[in-house]
This record gives sequence, C-alpha cells and structure tokens, in this order.
Amino acid sequence: MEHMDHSTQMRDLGLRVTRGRLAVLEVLDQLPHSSAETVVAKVHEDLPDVSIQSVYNVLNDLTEQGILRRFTPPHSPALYETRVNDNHHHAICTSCGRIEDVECAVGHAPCLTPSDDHGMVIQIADVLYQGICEDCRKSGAA
Amino acid sequence: MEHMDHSTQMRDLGLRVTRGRLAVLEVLDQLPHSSAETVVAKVHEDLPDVSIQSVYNVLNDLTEQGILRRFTPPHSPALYETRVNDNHHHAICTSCGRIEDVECAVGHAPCLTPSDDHGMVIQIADVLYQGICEDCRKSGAA
DNA sequence: GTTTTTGCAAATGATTTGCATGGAT
DNA sequence: ATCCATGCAAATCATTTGCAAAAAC
Repeated sequence: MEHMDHSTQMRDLGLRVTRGRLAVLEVLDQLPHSSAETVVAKVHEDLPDVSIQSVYNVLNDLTEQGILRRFTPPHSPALYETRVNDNHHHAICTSCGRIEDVECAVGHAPCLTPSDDHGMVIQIADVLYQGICEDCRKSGAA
Repeated sequence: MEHMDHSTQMRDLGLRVTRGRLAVLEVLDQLPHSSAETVVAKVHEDLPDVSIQSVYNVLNDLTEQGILRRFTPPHSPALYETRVNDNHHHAICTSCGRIEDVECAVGHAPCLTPSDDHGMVIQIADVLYQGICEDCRKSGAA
C-alpha cells in the first residue's frame, strides 16, 4: 500500500491518520511543488467535502513536523512537496514560473561555518536559484 | 552625498529619480530586511504623502532592475534590502523570526553544474537557512 | 512637451482565526 | 470516552490593478 509510509510516518509522530491528511500527501507525492490551492483542487476530485481550511491546517502541521517541505518563491504562494531525505533544491524560471529540482552543487546541504553561525542551530537550508529557462530564452519571452 | 550612488544608479538604468524612490532606498540602507509595510511606515515619518501603492511600485521596479534584492521567508511578507555586490545570504530563526546576514559557506555564490542546470541560465541564487537562534534556544521558546 | 511615476480607490489573492461538530485512537 | 482534527464562516494580511493627475526628463 502506498499510504503505509505516510501513515506510519504520522503515527510515529503522534499525529492521527485522517483521510484528509492522506489525501494531501498523495497529491503532493504526485504533484510536487504544488500550492495550497492546487492541493485543494486535486483533493476535491476525490474528496469534495474536505475543506480549504483543513488543507491549510494539514499543510502547516505536516510541514512543522518535517513530513512536508515548504518553500516560497517571490510572487508565489507557498509551495509544498513531500519531504525526501536528500538535499535537492529548486530552480525557478522568473519568466514562466516553471520549477525544476536540482541537486546541490556542493554535494551536501549548505551549512554555516561555526564562526559565522550567529549562535544559530540550522535545521534547514533552502536554495532557490532564479533564472531563465531554455524555452523562455528561445521564445524570447524574457 | 549619500544619495548620489542611488541617483546615478537609477539614472544609469534610465529610471527617473523621484523623492519616493530615494526615500525607499534610504530606508532600506538603514533597515535591511524590511517588509513593504515597514518601508511605508519609515518613509511616512518624513514624507507622509507617499502612497502605499507607490512604495510597492518602487519595490517591484527597483527589484526588477537589480537595485534591490527581495527574498520571501515562509510565513513572512516579502523582505527587501539594497543589493550589495557580495554573495551574502540569510539565516532566519523559525521561532522569533530574527534574520541575520551570513556569508556563503562555500566562498562563492552557489551555482549549478552544467549537467544539472536543466537548460536554465541562473541569475540569482538565494540561500535561506532556517533554524533556532541562540536567544530562543536559551529561553526555551522553541 | 512627452513619458514616466504617482496617488487614489477598489479588488483580488493567500492565509489565518474561533468555535462547535465529527472522527481517530 | 477522550482528545485531536475538521468544517464552516468570517476576518485579516499582503499585494495588485486601472485610471486620471503630477512630476521628471
């Protein structure tokens, strides 16, 4: 069962396994980089009675628990993906908005040198590359 | 004159030098990482007749021209700073929201390996570190 | 004088809040 | 049976849009 991982993931964290939560996670497995609005639309295809606010709850709660990953490009609503245990990051085309997963160029998650960490314990490092994608360059859209 | 740089900066780009634009730039020189709302409040201390919408225009236009830099932490409105020609990045405390400038750990701006650039030409790489700052750790706020 | 930028008003978009009901354990 | 999560409604926050008037070149 594909849900198994997510169910145990939540149970292990003391979260209750609900249809809404599973539905949100399935959508994000299929469509990473989705906005809350997109998730709601997709969830409603199968479960029309899941409320918008509940989806927001789920997105917030699961992000806080580390099951989801959230990032917020400029001029965009927050985007979500099911958190995977690599250190991939994102490249966004500032012209058409398309987003690609990219591997971290340095081979490991960026980190701070102790001399420059300002006393902070870093938990997440998100890299957002912004540029122009091949299609936009060719079509002169930029 | 401290404004000189900004004025010539704008003139060189064919942008008109207005009091509103200069005021926004001065605020961001003093208070980097400010939100639009903060900028409006600060600008209004001296120039109460500058409209909110105009500040948004300025922030958008100057960011587009590369004079300002915008980044958008989760759960935060967009933040702005006058763009400086280094590759510093940002560390945000997920508990109290404080933001520190940090130097890029690898010594240069992150870049993509050609084999992994998806055909995109990268113009900006923003790194956002998220963690818990020393104060929050000590006070147990997290 | 011409074009860009501003100011005003209104609308839209994204997200959060509070409280009673329903559902998972 | 208990407590967590949901649904509903309303509110709030951030930002954009359109057009006439003012300002910079």
